[in-house]
Amino acid sequence: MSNSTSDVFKALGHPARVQFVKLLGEGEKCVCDLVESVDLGWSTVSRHLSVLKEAGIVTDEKRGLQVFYRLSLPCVSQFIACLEQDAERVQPDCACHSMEN
Amino acid sequence: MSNSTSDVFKALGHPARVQFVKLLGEGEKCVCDLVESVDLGWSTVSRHLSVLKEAGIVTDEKRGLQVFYRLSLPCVSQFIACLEQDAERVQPDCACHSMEN
DNA sequence: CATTAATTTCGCAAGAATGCGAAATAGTCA
DNA sequence: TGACTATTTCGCATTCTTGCGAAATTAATG
Repeated sequence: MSNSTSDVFKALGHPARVQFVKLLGEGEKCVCDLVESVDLGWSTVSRHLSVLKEAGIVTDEKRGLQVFYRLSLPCVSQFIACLEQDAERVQPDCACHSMEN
Repeated sequence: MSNSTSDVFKALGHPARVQFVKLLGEGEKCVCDLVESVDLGWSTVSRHLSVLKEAGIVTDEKRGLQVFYRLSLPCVSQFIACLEQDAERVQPDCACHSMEN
């Protein structure tokens, strides 16, 4: 489990991986759910998930035939929400602008 | 200025760029300050800065001979602080764990 | 135990990112 | 204007990332 700050960012630096983290923000999902949410093959999705796991962003648990993933770094969801609000148009009530000095 | 969420993460996915953002969290810096903080050549630093600018994380302003960079996405600093606290050992008083469901 | 289902690992080809030094730009100052 | 300083842009070689399909792995089930 590498854990430098930039490794966390690097792990999130791909649209599919951000998508997975967003879905996992709603709660645990099996790999099959995540595969469905994105236009990529199973092997590719699996590799993306291992990148997220390596970075300490998610954990996995096997139950029966399926593997379930869940978020292990909840502040990521908050930050993504903030970035998306920022992208839509800078809003002064977004928490992330309140510390503007 | 590309602006998808994963582009912001990708832009932060390099140790030097995280370092720059951390310094810029203290306030505006000229390129010379940033070059000093890292073991890379000027041309390389300049390219890293343009990646951050492209992603909308920093802005630059030329004054005289020097170019000054500053953070334009303040929530990044908060998030980095949270990741670093997390890395040192998970602390229940870190804001980013308070939303653990 | 053989089969099937869900997922991961492997090896490869194509494309992207990194770092460098040299050259180009742009401001300043004599 | 000519020299000088701060910074960016270019071209190149090297390394990393991505996506794929085939093969391997693991659990459940007949």
